[in-house]
Amino acid sequence: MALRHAVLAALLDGELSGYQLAKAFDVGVANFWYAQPQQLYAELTRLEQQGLVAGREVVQESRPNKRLFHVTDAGLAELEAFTAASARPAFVRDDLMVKVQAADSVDTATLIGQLTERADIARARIELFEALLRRLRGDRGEEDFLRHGDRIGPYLTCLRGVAFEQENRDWCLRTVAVLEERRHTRARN
Amino acid sequence: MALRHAVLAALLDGELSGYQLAKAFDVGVANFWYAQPQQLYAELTRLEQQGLVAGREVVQESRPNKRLFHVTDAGLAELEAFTAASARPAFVRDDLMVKVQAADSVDTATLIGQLTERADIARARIELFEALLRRLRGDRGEEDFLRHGDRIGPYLTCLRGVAFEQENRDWCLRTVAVLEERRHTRARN
DNA sequence: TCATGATAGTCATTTTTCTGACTACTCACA
DNA sequence: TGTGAGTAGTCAGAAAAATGACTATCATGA
Repeated sequence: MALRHAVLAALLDGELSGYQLAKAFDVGVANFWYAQPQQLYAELTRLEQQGLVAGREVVQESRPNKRLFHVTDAGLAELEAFTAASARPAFVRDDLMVKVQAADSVDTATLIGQLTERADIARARIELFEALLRRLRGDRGEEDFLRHGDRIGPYLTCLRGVAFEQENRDWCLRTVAVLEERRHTRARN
Repeated sequence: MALRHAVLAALLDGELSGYQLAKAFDVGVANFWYAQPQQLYAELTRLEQQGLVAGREVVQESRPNKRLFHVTDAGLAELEAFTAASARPAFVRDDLMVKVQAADSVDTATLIGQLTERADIARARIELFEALLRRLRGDRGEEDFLRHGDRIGPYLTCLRGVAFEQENRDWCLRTVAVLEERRHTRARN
């Protein structure tokens, strides 16, 4: 049960509706989880039943009403317990990795296309995350913010998001370069 | 269906038994997938039924018999189709990220412990992967190997494994440093 | 006025992944 | 002589994640 805790952690930033939460998770909350809207609505329902989050109806004009959720004390306790428990190892699960593993037996042209596309996506996400970082730290410098800010959790995970995407981009480009060189070399023979 | 293709890609390296495959996946095949033995045996059975892999019984003395599997032509075609299809976005799914996201609301001592432990694991994995890289490229230099080697898929994914774990380790250490500094600062107030 | 897109959400089902509990044989070591 | 570790694999079932198909309302522009 992991999405569960990801939702709790995300809700620490303040009240969110299922829809807003879905937006955040769709981008991948600073790359730390990813989920479909339906999963989030379902999870929120479960969390509410168990008293780990509480929702309140907000009546809106000019758009559908919504329910804003916040983490309860029981929810905080749950997060605390989760943090104390041992974490399972991190892993990247990336279709592209599987494809590259098979690169020697498979058409490289499409692979190169996908790697290039992925590099572009990574670039876009880096910018997104960096904008988020700037917003989070406000007018303070990073060091100052990390020392004295009062909500650094999202900042730290976002830092990792940036690092991950940079690595992602660099690896894609490097791999493209290698595959391309080999294509030319083979074409000549 | 993703484990499926990860298994196919892993079997390209040569015939493997379910048990050997499990060994590889337990480490996380160069970090590109991770799975339990039972999952792999199940997946191999399915793949065999569908004719994507074929197994042959190897009678052994002094230890139980085993079945070695290899990818069939149909399996190669399947991998080809998979490569052509669009990949879903990569994501890191890491309990530790969730915990750090909640760092402001949660006991930091245990968190620091876990981050430190994770950094050690990352260090160990880096060494493992680097040894694997050396083994794969033999006595050639990296550039030379990537240009002219005939099985570079695993090498490329392994490169990513190293980069990922380095980033992992650095982020853990950085986060520990930040959290520790804040503990001291707060203790003084 | 009609279509599109954003907001806000639900229901049901399938697919995929993970876990626990087993069987069996051999070797080495105490 | 039996206990643990390594090799090799199976079965059943639970938990988690993903998908497809829906319902509404409002605003905006063509």
